[in-house]
Amino acid sequence: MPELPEVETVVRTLVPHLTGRRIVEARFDSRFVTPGNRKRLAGRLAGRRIESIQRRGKFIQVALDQGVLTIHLGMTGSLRVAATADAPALTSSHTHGIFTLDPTREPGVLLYNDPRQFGRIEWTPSVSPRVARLGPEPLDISLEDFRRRLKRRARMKALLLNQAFLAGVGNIYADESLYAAGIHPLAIAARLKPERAARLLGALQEILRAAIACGGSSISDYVDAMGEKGWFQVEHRAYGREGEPCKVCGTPIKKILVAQRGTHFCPQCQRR
DNA sequence: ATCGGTACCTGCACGC
DNA sequence: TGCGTGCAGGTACCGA
Repeated sequence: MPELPEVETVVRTLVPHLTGRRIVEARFDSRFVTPGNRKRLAGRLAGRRIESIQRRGKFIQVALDQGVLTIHLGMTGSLRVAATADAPALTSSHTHGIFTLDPTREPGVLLYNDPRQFGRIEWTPSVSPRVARLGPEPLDISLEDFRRRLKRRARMKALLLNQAFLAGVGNIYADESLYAAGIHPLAIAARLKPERAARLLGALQEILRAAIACGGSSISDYVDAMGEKGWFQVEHRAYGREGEPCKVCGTPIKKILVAQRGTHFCPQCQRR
């Protein structure tokens, strides 16, 4: 589900409802999503005031009056606000976190759902080390810095997925930006010509901005904190289009495996 | 230091 | 209809 545009959308829809609210109680029931002592985590959160919420890469950072709550949605995590915790449509065996908010106003709860349990919820005294080791934000990085960071032997697709290279790009937007820039996913990063690197960064930024404007891509079940789907999936030109004609040249989109991830590209427009 | 492969977990689509 | 297989927006960790 969630790459940079989806996480950004979730954060934007959470901000007006959660900023300034107090967490009365927190409950967790997955040993995967909340590794370590779940009860202690819940204890850390009880009574805390939410100062601000921001995205960094694919992470959601909730600044509290004491410490930081860091949430990663993994593949299938979702955060939803609801009036009460017994909203039957929003809770299931996959509801692994329930945050009860101060009863002064609605929404009364924040629910964390995650079928595959690849997501993570943690509390740290300050910025999480997992966030600290992220690379720059793709929407902020300068072309000069981007080019410097490309001086590596890795294949372009794998490098775009590397969160220490750039934070927030995932499988969809890696494929879409390489397609838009006409770069083969197996191209070696350090061998990219300067003008092609510029084209890639431009394409990546344009696509990420457009996707945020669309509320992200809803591939199967992604929704924002209000339950709204995104619609950028209708703009996908490579991802999920195996066998369908390239919108530019008509050649069937090909799917290969790169870094163990399904990788979609046009063999005509993206030559090695 | 970098890179690629594997593991983690559940649900679903597909082929037989 | 039922069952096995492979695949899915993610990251961490291991060994080369």
